[in-house]
Amino acid sequence: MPELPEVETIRRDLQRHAVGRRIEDFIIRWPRTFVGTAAAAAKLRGKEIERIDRRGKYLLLRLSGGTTLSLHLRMSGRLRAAPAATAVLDHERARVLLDDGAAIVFTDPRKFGRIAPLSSAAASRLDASLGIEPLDPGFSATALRRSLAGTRRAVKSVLLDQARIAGIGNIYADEALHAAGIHPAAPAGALSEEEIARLAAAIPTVLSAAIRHRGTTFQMYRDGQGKKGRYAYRLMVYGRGGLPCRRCGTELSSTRLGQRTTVWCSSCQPRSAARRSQAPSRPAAKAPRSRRPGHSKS
DNA sequence: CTCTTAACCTGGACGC
DNA sequence: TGCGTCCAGGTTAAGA
Repeated sequence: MPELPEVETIRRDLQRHAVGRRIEDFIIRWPRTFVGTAAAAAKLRGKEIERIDRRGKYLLLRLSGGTTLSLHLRMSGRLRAAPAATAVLDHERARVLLDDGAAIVFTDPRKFGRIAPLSSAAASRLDASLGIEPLDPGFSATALRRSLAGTRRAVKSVLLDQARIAGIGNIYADEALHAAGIHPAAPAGALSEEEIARLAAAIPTVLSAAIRHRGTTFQMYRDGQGKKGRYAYRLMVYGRGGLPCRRCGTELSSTRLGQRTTVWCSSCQPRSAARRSQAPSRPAAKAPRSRRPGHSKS
């Protein structure tokens, strides 16, 4: 459920409570949540949380001694700060006790979320497996073009591909494409320079606005304080299939694209109008599939 | 390479 | 109220 803006909101919330604190104990309530042995979990004790980073949808606790504790919330995970004495919460899967009497509690009804201790080498591999960060200074139309190049897959599916661009999920993929006026099924590698430029502008704009509103709460998501995000009120398309477009009034279309519900405005996001000027350039019988830099899988 | 399906899981919404 | 069905913000493995 949580995408980049939600994870970033949680990161900022936890940062205040946890950075500089030492881990007194790490309690696992649901074994599969923790990727590693009990001994590996025990080794977390005594380590200091030096920094909390985010990479895509991963939260990365940088611990003293070079270990990184990675947390991924998947669909229903929540992280929140609470007094260590707080009774076990519903669906609680893990809890980190800090040396100041506070705790970070991980709850996750669907049990998809994962917490894993990573060596610095493993952390590097994780980093390398993810695509560009849409809110980093290095993000640009040029960088986005590189990320979308070399594939005819639907642009929305490519936006969801964490190895190409990190942090975007189903909500913000639809929102960004609407903001950019691009049809979700448009082949990613065939977007015009103008479309790329619009998308490169729309993505950070949408994500930043969502962060300002502390994320989108549809059902499950809560921030690091246990509160709902307010961006749901500002969504233009996600969850609004059949309702009028907030920009032009046209009834929003909804379909399944790559197994994901996809909502768009047929008027603001025309299927092909914006691509007419591109040279037809037939599918190149056997174009050498040169791998784009930055997508290395490991 | 790309697409599809199934898994992993539970809870909420909705129809009857 | 209760039951069945479908859906969900994510990711990965396997098969066509």
